[in-house]
Amino acid sequence: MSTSASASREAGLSSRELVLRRAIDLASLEGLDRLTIGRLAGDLRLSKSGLFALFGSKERLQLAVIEGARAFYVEHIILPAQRVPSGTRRLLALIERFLLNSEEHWLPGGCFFTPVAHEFDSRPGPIRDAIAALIQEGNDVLAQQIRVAVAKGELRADTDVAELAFELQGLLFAANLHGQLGLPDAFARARSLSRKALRGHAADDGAFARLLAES
Amino acid sequence: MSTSASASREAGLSSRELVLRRAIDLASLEGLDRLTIGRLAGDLRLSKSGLFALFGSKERLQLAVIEGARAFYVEHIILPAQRVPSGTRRLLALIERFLLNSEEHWLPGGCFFTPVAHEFDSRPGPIRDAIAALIQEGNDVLAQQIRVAVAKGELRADTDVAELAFELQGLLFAANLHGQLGLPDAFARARSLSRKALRGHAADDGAFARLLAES
DNA sequence: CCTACCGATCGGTAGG
DNA sequence: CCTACCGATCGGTAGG
Repeated sequence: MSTSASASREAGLSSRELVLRRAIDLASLEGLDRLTIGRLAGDLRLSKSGLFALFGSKERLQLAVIEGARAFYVEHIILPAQRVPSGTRRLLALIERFLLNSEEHWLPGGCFFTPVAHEFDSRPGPIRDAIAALIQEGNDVLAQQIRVAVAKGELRADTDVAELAFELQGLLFAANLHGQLGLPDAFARARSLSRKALRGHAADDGAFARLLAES
Repeated sequence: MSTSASASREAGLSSRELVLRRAIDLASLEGLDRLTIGRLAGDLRLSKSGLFALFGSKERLQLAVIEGARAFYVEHIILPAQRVPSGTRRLLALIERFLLNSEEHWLPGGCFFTPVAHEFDSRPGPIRDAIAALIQEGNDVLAQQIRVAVAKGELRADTDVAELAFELQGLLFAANLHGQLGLPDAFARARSLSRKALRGHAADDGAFARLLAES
């Protein structure tokens, strides 16, 4: 199988999409700084200046990579979870897909956003802003389903939605980091703890146990 | 006040200590990659080659910075917490100091280890190994006090020590990241959730509430 | 999309 | 500790 630019273009990908795909892989492994135009060009056997012209600047390439990674998360995590009934079950589906994405390296470096968030968290500018918005968006996705679970009577009405979302996201962060560093039981612990955290807010423990059992 | 190398050396710091201090500050803000010998030399008004000779290689500088940051954590977080009775109270003191370190930027970039862990988690070598050992060490420090709290009868005997330590570290990670990105209530949520997590394992809820009230 | 090039900066070395 | 330098690589430009 050829992996040349022209062969892949024949498969229906524009040059820009093709480059972006490789750039997302590289950035997930080594971060947005070490993603350089020269390395990317070498990988794809394009000239540096040709690749440069596709994006206009390094920063625009980085922003395109962030947007591309967001699209990957929507496609592989958010949308599949929409097929599960909203509320607790969808929450569990979202968490499970986030964890599988890290555990199975759906992108070669594992979770995309946590590392790049840290990479740019002290550097003001459009990249930091874009990443902060996406971390917030990830939190909002969890919070929304917590809210639904409360409305459906699965979780208690006095549940602190924002706090529980923060707690769940913290478990995902810890699983990412421990897993990526090869520390033991990272994903199993995040699975166990996220279920316990939700069950701690269950409106009816018996009904909730049945909900957990089917997920 | 002069901040020149010679003036600070007169205050009792060796060149190496002086350079290391500045290197830790820089690395906490921008990571171990962007810590370059040239920038560090420019900041300290030393020649690049002079600074290079102090450490022998970029990687040895990076490893020295990691060891220096570890010493900072021991001095400012671990040792002060030793003055608090062991078990739950010391656990709370450790968590509070970890959070204050991030919230108040005791190092200019906030928490040192989480960002550099992500920076190197896909790059095998001595730096990744050193950082993984320190993340594990941080986890062990929490686990040890959980174990003591169980032994003292503050926490239930069936407490899963490793799992609870993982949960608490996840809250610290989430507080670091949210706080650094300017998202709201990061540290307040980590404080609230870490207390709730511990209380969920309390052997005697009334006695535990009094323990929390005094911390 | 390309070749050829720019100034800046990188880690590191020679020689003192 | 220094000056002076090395080859490699960076983001970006000129000109086509």
